[in-house]
Amino acid sequence: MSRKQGGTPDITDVAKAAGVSASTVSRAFNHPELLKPATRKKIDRAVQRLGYIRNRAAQVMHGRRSGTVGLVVPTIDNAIFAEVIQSFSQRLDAHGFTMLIVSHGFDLDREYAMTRKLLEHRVDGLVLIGLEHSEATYQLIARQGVASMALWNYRDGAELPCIGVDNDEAGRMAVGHLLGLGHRDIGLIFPDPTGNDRARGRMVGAEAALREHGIQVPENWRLEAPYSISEAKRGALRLLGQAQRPTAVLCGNDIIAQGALYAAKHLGLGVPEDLSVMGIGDFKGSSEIEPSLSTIRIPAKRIGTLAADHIAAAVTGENDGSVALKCRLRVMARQSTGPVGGAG
Amino acid sequence: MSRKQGGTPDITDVAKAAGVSASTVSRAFNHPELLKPATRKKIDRAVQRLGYIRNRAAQVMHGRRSGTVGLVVPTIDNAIFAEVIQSFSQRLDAHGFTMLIVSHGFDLDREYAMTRKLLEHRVDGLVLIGLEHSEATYQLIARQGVASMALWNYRDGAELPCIGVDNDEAGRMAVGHLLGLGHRDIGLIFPDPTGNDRARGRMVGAEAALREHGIQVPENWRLEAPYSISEAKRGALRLLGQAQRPTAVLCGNDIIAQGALYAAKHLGLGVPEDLSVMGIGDFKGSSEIEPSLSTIRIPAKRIGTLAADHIAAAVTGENDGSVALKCRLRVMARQSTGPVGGAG
DNA sequence: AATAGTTTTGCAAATGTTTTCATTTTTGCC
DNA sequence: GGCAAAAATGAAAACATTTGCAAAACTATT
Repeated sequence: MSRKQGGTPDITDVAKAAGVSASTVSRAFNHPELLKPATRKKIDRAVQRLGYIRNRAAQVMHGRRSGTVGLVVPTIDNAIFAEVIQSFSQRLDAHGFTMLIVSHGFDLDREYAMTRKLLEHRVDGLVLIGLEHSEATYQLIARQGVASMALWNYRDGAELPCIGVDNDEAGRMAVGHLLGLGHRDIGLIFPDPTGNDRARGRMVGAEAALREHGIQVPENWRLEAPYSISEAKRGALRLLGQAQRPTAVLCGNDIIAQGALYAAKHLGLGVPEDLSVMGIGDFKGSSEIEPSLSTIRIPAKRIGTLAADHIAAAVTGENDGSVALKCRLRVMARQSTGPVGGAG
Repeated sequence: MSRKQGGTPDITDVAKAAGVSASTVSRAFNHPELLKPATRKKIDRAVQRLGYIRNRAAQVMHGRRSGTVGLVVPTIDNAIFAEVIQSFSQRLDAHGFTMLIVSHGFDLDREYAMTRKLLEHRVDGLVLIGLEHSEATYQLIARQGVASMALWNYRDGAELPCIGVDNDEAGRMAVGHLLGLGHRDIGLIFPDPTGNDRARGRMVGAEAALREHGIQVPENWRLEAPYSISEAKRGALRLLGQAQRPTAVLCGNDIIAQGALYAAKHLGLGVPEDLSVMGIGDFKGSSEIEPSLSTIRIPAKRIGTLAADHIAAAVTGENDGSVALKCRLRVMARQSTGPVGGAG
């Protein structure tokens, strides 16, 4: 009760209570094997009695790690990143780190601000979604010298270590699946690609594949829709409500595809007889929805787990921080796509 | 280049570069109005040139706030908390705080460990989901004296300040809706209530309402399913596949209801003619799904926003930290429920 | 029982920032 | 141009912890 009364007890309070010095208490936490068992027990009891909780901030000041890894995502709001965030966080925790998460709503300037904020907190590692970031963000990371990496995207010669998939390939695979079923009249529903290299990559890949097969997508079969079931549904209702409609729609991700599926249902269109719907991502629930959604599987859980392993190792110096891992994509042919012209 | 070479520049490096003292640099950040404009500019330039980023840890050591608020959730994995997390985080950010998030997978012991971890990081505020926590967790919070609150649940005389809904009432309202449509044969699909007072409250409320109307739910119309579309669907397939099946099922939340909806579809049951499906929560997408899901609306966005406002004010001392706000629930009667015996 | 070696503990410095108080510089006014 | 008042800046202490080094307390050996 010397200087401190109400405040949280600190290490010297514990020391006093245990009748030892602060150094010894510190050692009890960091190098318990150096202490006499009796002393350790005394300290343990004092810690218990006072409800002492170590102060990470003070540890950080001594060049210790903060034990946090920052994750910068566009949004937490929907299924897109839920799985990867969860698996990343869980595995990170197993490595003894805590996740600091910030979202920027697909705005690269806000992303920069958020990243700065994380650095103020002296995160030990920094993980971003995708490889498209502002020049300022890239400089910030490089300069600060913090262990960092990109998630979700893979690209040859990427500016950051990355673990993810090739979105161009995803777009191509999706188109390939539809072409294989005989579709030639294909609609495209994608989000605004600004600041979203995942979406852009998929769209570029899809368009390239279509072009290579001599397929033109008329302007009124193209739709821009955000990653929102309701808005995608609304847009798809318009697209599919036209006199001339495609036999298949390819969607930027499964959220949009879900909206398209609902729109088709709402219009009384049979899926896949009257319309095939193709997603990209294979989010939670995509295999359970009726009809189950054909899509390109992105192994979110695996990506999250691998990324956590990698960044943890990079922080602790167990690896040099470089990585470029391309996860395999898979066509998940389910019920929402079928041969053109229906089953017959 | 004096002592530091590679490392991140600190405030004295900036001071040296700008030809002023460290105190002045500190003031440039915290009380810029005290500085001569010329000095401020010199410092700004030095900061820019060196890429200096303030060290929160050092500020925390000075009794400053950490600028972080910890959020402890059961899971980030699915739609349940996605909306509340996002709105909370966003509003928190507007107040200048960063969210530290941890998940525990509905395990109250892990919740304790996670909470401790957050306290080591000296979060300024602590927000938990629900009001059921281990004794140890409650003691920890009380003892540490950190601003804290519960989200999602409201209860009279709760142990923590809370902003949320009355789950008992939600269960009652859901039953009321089904009863109002003439249903008497009602199935129940709820998750394991252990460590999950949201689910328990809803179930208790629902059962009470049923009992009050003299309705018995046979054992084979009760099902326990986790918050997972796939598992709920699988379970519902069994429940609805029985020779004798209910005319309506009430689900613990919209995720489960979504699974039930898919199961009905899969079995060729018309919704709502052959079966009414009722959810609780009104998650994203519930109004777009076909048929759109009847449910009890929990205003997730509002709860998240209000909670962020409250905890920010509690931290900054603008309020005394106490609050007990019960958000209104609303029956969202949509297409998945209809009068018993179909439209006729 | 003394000594050499080993184990255990304490002291003090260092970490990066903020803030109080003191000092220096500037400004306004005669 | 000198003086008082005001404005701007600097020096030093404080925050909670860790760690290298030194001192103290044991152990084992003679």
